[in-house]
Amino acid sequence: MANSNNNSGNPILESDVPEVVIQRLPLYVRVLTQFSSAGQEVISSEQLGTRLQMTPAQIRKDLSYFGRFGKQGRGYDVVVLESKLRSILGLDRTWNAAVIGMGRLGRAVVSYPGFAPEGFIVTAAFDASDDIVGKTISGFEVQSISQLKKTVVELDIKIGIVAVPVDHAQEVINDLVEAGIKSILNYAPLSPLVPDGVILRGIDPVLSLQSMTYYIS
Amino acid sequence: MANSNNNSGNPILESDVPEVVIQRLPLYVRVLTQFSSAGQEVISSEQLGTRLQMTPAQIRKDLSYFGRFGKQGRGYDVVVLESKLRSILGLDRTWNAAVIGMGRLGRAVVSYPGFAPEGFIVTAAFDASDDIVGKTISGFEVQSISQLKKTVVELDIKIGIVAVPVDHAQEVINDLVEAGIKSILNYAPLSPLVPDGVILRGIDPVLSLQSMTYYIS
DNA sequence: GTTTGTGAAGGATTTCACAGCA
DNA sequence: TGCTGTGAAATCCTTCACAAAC
Repeated sequence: MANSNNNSGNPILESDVPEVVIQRLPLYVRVLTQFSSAGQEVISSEQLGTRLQMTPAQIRKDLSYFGRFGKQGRGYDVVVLESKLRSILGLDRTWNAAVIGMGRLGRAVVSYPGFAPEGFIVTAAFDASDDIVGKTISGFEVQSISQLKKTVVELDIKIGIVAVPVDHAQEVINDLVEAGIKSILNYAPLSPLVPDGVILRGIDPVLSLQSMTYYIS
Repeated sequence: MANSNNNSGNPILESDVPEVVIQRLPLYVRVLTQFSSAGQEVISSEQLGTRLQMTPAQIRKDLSYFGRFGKQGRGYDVVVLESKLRSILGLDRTWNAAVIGMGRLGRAVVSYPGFAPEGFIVTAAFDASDDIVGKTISGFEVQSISQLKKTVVELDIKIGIVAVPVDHAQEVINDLVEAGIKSILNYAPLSPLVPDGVILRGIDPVLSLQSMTYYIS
């Protein structure tokens, strides 16, 4: 079973494209954007490989799962390839997200300026505590978790971002699943159980550090 | 980026233990801690597998790279196994870390309460801006990046945490490498180039989201 | 009876190497 | 000539299945 860098094992879903390949696609998009804004029009798998410290063959093979985007003897058109990859990943539209947990971390997440430019729009904020529900934080009126299902439907929310303390995280994730959410980004330091068909990614700096120390001890 | 999370690709290092295995070890440590504080004394690979949604065989194989920690017919002693794994990972000591970049993100990182209990001690804070250097933030007197090498040696800093804007990140990472740092946790949204022998992990929630949307589009 | 540890088998992913095209 | 796209080979990782241990 697959495990992202950080953590978060997660279930196999549809399609015959390996999960690892899907996870590399956003990297390609990112460097293509860089090259594009540096004015470069064409790029080879060799150049991409150098930039990402991976083999050109792997890049070509990855891309070949989705089509034939290059021209022999020349390489890939930077703008075209970026646009194709964005479309494959579903990044040619915006996605609404709800943040659950309005403590220190949740506040940082709702005010993080990196999501919106990439098309991820935080649309609602939730918390369990009566002290916070109803207050306005970073422009969001904080809602009770009991409102989750209703709001998810009304605002067409597709992504749940979990920023609650670890001892409530599994419960909140259950609520998200119950509300019909299929994609969850989890900041709490645990490996939650999710049913098949729900995609879970974890953000856990401690886990990353804990595997690095193996190599330096 | 492999990560990590979602992400963070990174170079092959010493040892014959697969990198993926090393990355799972912290997960085992984490659930063992949970079971231990729930009072459970013995655990089977079956139970661990259920908890982490992976096969018992994989857990046994992973552990077998490092020794024979279980007892047939019984399972693993929770406390003993946790302690062995911590020792293997180098988690039976503390590690000093420097945070570079004292903007919004860097401030959140230095005041994040999740590092110290796991033995990761933020010991110094750096920034490039003259407006901030010399000021005290969260108890740290912010130092100039020109002080990096000196401070890394003086305070025995082994880990660099990069929280600078993306357009300075590669430069700062070069400085860290130059200062002798071998482990870098990168919060900036790019895939930096690092020489062999330097371990890099990336924390990038956007990258995680961008690979999730593939499955929901 | 239960569960580990592990060779061997099976599957998945990466790399090779080259035909084919611009 | 230069570089892609891709079967085939090589490598890496996971799962199987069972002997050994408790």
